[in-house]
Amino acid sequence: METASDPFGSADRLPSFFILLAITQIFKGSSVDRDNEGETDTTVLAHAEQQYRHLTLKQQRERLPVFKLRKYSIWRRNRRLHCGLKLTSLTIVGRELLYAVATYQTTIVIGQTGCGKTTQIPQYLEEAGWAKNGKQIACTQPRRIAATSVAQRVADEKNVKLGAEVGYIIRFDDQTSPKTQIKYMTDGMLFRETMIDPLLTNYDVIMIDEAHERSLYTDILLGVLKKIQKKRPDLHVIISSATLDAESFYRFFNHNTSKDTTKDTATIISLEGRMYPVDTLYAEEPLADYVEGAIQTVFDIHTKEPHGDILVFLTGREEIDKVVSEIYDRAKTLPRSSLHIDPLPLYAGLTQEEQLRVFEPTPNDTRKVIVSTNIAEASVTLEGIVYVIDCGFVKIRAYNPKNGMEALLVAPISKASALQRTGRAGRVRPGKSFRLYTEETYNTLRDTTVPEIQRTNLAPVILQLKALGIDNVLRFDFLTAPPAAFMVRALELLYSLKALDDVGRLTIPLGMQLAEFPVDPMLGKILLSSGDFHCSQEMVTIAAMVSVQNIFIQPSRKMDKLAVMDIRRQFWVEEGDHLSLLNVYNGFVQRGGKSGKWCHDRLLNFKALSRAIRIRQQLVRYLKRFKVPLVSAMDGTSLDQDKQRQQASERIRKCLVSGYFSQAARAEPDGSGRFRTIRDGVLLNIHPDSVLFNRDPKCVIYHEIVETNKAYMRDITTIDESWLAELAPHFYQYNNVKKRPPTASH
DNA sequence: GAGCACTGC
Repeated sequence: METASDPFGSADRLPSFFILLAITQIFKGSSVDRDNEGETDTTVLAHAEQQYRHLTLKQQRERLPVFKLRKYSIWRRNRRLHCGLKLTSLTIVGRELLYAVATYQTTIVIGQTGCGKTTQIPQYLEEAGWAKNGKQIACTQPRRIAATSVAQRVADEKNVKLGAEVGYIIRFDDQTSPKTQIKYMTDGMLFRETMIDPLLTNYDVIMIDEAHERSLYTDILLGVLKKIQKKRPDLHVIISSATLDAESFYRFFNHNTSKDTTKDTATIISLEGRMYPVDTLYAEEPLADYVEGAIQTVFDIHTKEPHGDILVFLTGREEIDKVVSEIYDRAKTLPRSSLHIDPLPLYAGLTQEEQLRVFEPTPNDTRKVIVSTNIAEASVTLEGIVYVIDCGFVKIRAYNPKNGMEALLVAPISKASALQRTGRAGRVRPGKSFRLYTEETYNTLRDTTVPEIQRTNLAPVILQLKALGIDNVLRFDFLTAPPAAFMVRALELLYSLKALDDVGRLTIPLGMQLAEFPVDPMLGKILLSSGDFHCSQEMVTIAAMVSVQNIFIQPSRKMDKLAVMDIRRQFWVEEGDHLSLLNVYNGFVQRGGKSGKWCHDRLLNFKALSRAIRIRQQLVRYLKRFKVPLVSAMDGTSLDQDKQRQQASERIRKCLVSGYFSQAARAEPDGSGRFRTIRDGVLLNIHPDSVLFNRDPKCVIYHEIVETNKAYMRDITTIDESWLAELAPHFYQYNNVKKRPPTASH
């Protein structure tokens, strides 16, 4: 709890986040702490909120907690932070942000969502004289939407045109110019820049925002930046983080090994968050069924609590659809006089129109209930939420290096996640958070979520690090190193793709080209050999299509299943999903005229297909640069139509085998419809969404695995098993003899 | 007879 007085305390500073246990029907608790009872008067608060909205941008800016930091040169902190981590020894005394950035190579800024660090810190730096003489201030974000929207906001605040002094750059959208001083960008984009300019000489300050999320590219950038700092003492790094992770960032970036803290190269600064208090309530006993628990809690709140929208966190589409329709049905039994209830689903697989519904204002007599996946935890910010219901679970990707499979598993959330979810109730006024698990269970949760780098296929990362000249990836300075087994598996795969040589060095040009290519190495390999297979036009389309998610729209429950199948079937090809995707794309571009209506009628996602077009264009540019001839499998033969199609199909499928050879599976002889991977003998099933579901192919290659109840192959194509020996003899024929992975270093 | 959380180049 925050108890220390600070020099910035003022009337508009809101009480910090605190936890209250209270009693309701299924929830137990005891009141532990509460400052500021009067704040709960909702009418007063609504009024205050109204006033805040009418402030000018400048006034709003000056009210942000981070602004006050600027006016005081002395800032002393020596207290427990609200998450219980004691930072006394690390807390700097008497330094302000600008001084810290100028003095230390790395400054770690702790600040809650809404404290203004993302929008304000780059502006202060620029105003203080950074980003002069053609240098820039970079600020990275894990998501594109954040990079673009924050840049727009800052341009507005500075009253400049977006793309002039303030800009952003994300894939396919560069809004910067030679004038740009403050540049917001995705973390992946900055990492890409290190391949062109390894010392990132364009920048004098780099701020890694939302570092606590530990996205894959944020983690890699941290290691790379630490390396760059050794060669560029003039480069200043700011890491913005939540409280829990601050100490690990500090240890990572502080190169001072002596006890003399004046020699520290890193420091921590913490900022106040602008957050209303949220009462947290736990389930009294473990729930047998959190889906049912969520529904009941929604109606408990609806009948007993004052007005305010509800946000429910569940793990996936199936649960969400169920809860939404149950709420809808049961709402009919509410008395006529009561508040209406409007349940809305929210997950990434929805079309944009469906997603936008959650932002529509509700009438005064209606309570909105948004039932969401984790997308609402950090990616989407919802206004007006007063109640949060948290099931305590999340679907998370896990990588199994034994068989190279990425699985999607339902796992308990971390304490940091629980806090973040709870915080979603305190953005507009004091709220309540209902945790559908006991306090004892909460205490067993891990502090933070496992970083992405420790649960992902590392092949692309290793390739890119090697392209940066970091040959010895096993000894790369990771903030948290991925397990060695993940590294070994990735090195093995890269070796089999011939991206690495016998001693683990990047091959030229193949390995280097694969590192540059913005696709998975296996797919990159396919594209680079597609000229030889005489099908590069088709393959670049297929690559673009498998790179885009949610091409197919899930029909609503009301739609007739047979009708859905009829719509889907018009694109189907018996050879499998890759060729079917090619059909969808060609249909969209040629017959569909790239229109939204055409997509809608065929249950296709217009936005996804439009993105596929852009990705295809980008991949074509790479192929031209790599001197891969752009040819169509249908070109230049005088065969009749049928034979020509047959030949094209074979060319494309063989080309797929040239990269996906390690992901081949053979049908079990028992007629069960199950498969075993040829290399590891892992049992697999055909995904029900696949064209090949119930078609009994003998041998297939697949793009990826999703493991839910069973392990399913997705994006599957039939092949002739003899092609494996023909196209990947090094992997299959000699596999048992020559099974050594390359050494990691030279 | 059964189903993908989220994000990035």
